[in-house]
Amino acid sequence: MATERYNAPEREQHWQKVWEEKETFRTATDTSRPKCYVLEMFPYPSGRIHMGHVRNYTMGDVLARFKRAQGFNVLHPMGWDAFGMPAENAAMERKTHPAKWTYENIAAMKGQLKSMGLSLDWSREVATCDPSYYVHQQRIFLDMLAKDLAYRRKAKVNWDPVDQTVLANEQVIDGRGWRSGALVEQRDLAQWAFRITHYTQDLLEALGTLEKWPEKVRLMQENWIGRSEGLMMRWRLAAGTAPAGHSELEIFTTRPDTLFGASFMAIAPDHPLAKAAAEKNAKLAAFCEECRRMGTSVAEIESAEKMGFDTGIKAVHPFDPNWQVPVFVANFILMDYGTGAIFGCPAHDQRDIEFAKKYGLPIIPVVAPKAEPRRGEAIAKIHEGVAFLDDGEMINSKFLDGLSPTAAFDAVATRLEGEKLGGKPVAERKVNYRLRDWGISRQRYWGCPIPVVHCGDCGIVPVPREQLPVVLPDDASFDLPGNPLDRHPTWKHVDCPKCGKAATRETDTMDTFVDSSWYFARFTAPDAATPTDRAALDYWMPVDQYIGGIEHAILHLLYSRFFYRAMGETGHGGSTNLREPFAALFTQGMVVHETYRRAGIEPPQWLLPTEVDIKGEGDKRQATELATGKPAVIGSIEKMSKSKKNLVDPDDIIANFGADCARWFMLSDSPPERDVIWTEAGVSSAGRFMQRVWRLVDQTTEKAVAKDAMKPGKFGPEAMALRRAAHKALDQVARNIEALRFNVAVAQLYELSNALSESFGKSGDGLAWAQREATELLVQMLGPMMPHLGEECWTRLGYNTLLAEAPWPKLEAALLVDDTVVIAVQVNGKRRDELTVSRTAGNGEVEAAAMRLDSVVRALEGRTPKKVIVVPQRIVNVVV
RNA sequence: GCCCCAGUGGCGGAACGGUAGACGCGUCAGACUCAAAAUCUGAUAUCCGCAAGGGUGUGGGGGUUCGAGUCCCUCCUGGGGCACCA
Repeated sequence: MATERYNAPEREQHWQKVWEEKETFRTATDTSRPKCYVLEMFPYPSGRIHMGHVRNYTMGDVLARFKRAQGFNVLHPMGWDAFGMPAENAAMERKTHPAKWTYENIAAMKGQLKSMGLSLDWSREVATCDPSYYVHQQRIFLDMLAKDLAYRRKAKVNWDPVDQTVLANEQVIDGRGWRSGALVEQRDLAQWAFRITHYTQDLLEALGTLEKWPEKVRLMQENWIGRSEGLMMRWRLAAGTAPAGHSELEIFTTRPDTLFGASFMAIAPDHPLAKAAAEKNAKLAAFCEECRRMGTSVAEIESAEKMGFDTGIKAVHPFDPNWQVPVFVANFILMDYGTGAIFGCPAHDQRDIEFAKKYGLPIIPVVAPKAEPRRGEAIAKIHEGVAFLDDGEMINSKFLDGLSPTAAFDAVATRLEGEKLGGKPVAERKVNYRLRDWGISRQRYWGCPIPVVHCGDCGIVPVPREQLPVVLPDDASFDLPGNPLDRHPTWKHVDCPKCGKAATRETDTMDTFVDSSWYFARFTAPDAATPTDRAALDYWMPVDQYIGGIEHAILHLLYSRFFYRAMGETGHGGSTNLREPFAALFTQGMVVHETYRRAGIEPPQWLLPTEVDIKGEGDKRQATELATGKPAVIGSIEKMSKSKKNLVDPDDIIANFGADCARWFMLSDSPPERDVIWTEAGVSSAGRFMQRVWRLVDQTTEKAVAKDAMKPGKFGPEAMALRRAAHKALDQVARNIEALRFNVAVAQLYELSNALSESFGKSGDGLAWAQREATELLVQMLGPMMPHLGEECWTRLGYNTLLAEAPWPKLEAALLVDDTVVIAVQVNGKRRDELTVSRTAGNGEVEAAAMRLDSVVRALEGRTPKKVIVVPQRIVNVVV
């Protein structure tokens, strides 16, 4: 019988319809069964899915289908992270309403996701921009406000003075607004924040319990929280040098041991002392103003050239009243960290040493290695401008000399704790954290409204619960920059819920990270009248496997960890004291692709891969913009992103090769945690494999035994070899799916396919039965990865059930053990030969056999072995 | 600038501290074909050699070990994050 080619696009639609009609993937809360909650980070509805989504959702789907086959009640939901800037930008650019744009995008992307054949329970779909979702977020917000977990404070924003609007960091390019080109300023604005610092210590300590999180993510979060032990220390300001009302300067330091190496003080440009000094010093004021133009991002501030301005103020050294150090305003000191002021010890801090060199400040080594010549070398290096950061012994430090830095730290702390300045101790020990509270105010339209009212008499008044949700007005205008809510003619004008007088609504909306900080909890009971349903949380939480991009390693994941704690504290958690929402985390690598842009235009105008034509190979590749025929620039390979437009539309592949093909390619080559470069070759290889499986199934129906044939009593060597290969694959595939090592699982399936192909050219006792067994196992193992092909093969193999509902096959563990093993034979660690021995052979027996080998005798060159190391079933190493 | 990660054939990558290069791609040779596609078979790290065999090899340098791609130190290169992109 000649096989027709498997028509993937056509059959995939068929099977998707079958799953939908039978509601195969609908999940109910069923406490009688073990649960498994598999979640992938939900997408931003940009309009089209890209290969990154395909990769992410395929991984989750494989796991969901595998766990379902293993008997778990699997929750695998999907939704939309639907608020955010792009919708508002689209509104400005294309005169379409953000809601319309977003919902159209959702419809389009939902269609695309459905065409991927994901085993999702679509009945649980949520969109964060839907009032039915954000009403609950507003409820949680009010509960957090009542518990003082939400509060208002001043915080800095990027201010575009021309457009009169707040800019996101990504909208600031080289210090200028992306539309207006105006120099951006820092501005202080009253803004809402969540008190994430309330949980600092807990968020830090609980990282230790997250055993199924990647070590690197835990490390990144640990560093982000940034616990440091140090000294809060007050320095007296020399009389007559400081502005009126400023008699001391409070600093935080982690290196009080280096106090005798202090050569300057540095304060942030917006430190109160700097502001006071700037009032009477125009040049200083100008310098501070310049610093404010650096934008608000730490990356910009810290990578800018180190600059300072001597205020003329002097600080008095706590151990020597005659020793005064100058106070500088410096552009690299952040007001948000510690007290916004430091003392600089150039010899033992690289940043300080560069600063000192630039401004001709003294550099005094106070820590050095104990012994020469290393001590001399270290001191010489310091004078060359390389700070000494290692441990050692105190020098040039009076009563600290000879102590270790740790002991010196204690000595300084103890002494200064006992001394007084203005009636209070000069210093106290303090644990400081880098983590700051989470500013959630956004001066934008397309976000969840913050449900409070500002009343002239009553102050901040929460919107009464029965009036929720506070809904975004439909008739906002997007033709101008700035916040459409703020300039809306009527929306913000309301009566105070408390006193009834005219008042105004809060026009800030919430950071979209808030939306994504609890959607996983909402999925467990998406129709509940309250934000969460306790019983559903108790059963489903925590998420058993969370999968998403490494770019979310810090913010989204930390915010979610915080939010789940806050939900517990405000009565929206489960009945257990579960604080961590994600039991296991997997961070997939990104899908990367080249970037293309128009030649000779700044700022860059990016082009989609489909907008360019590429000719040539290797170094001679050249791109042309299709629409204009002009040459385009081929840029670096970067993560696929909307902003760089280096996206590939998976629709083409799904339409031409099938979703299974795209899925298989995404799983095959690259390890899932590593970046994968999208290529066409990989796709065609996957397509070939699909056809190959199809032919193997066909051969099985022709040559192997029929379904449910009696198992033979005797298997010849050919049949045994195939059975071994099949069960070894079954063992390995299960292990590797469980560990999310899909590329290795895929390789096992290739190997099994090779073994099966070869077997069709052979004959032997029981082989026809083994072939059927191997084919069925192959199809069942493929099922989670290529589900449509799996169903089609399953039917062809004679089953009238759904593979998606079939249990995972049982392993015959006895088939995993071979009678003989091949072990390597080394002489002095160098492989010389190999040896096939019985699996149960004793060490002495193996050693003797190894010594008899020609290759070993030759390599020994007559020398007598000193020692022979035998690792059973592994290796023999002869040492001479 | 700070924090984190990665580096293995022509390419993507395998490899409990124990035979480096599984598996896939590509390439070459062959079979089938009027021809092509598809499919099948074989070869394929590199250097010396007709071969047998041997040397060298996991970004560079050093170390621990009987044995290092794997552990330690150090350097180089590439990537991610840095609090208003999501």
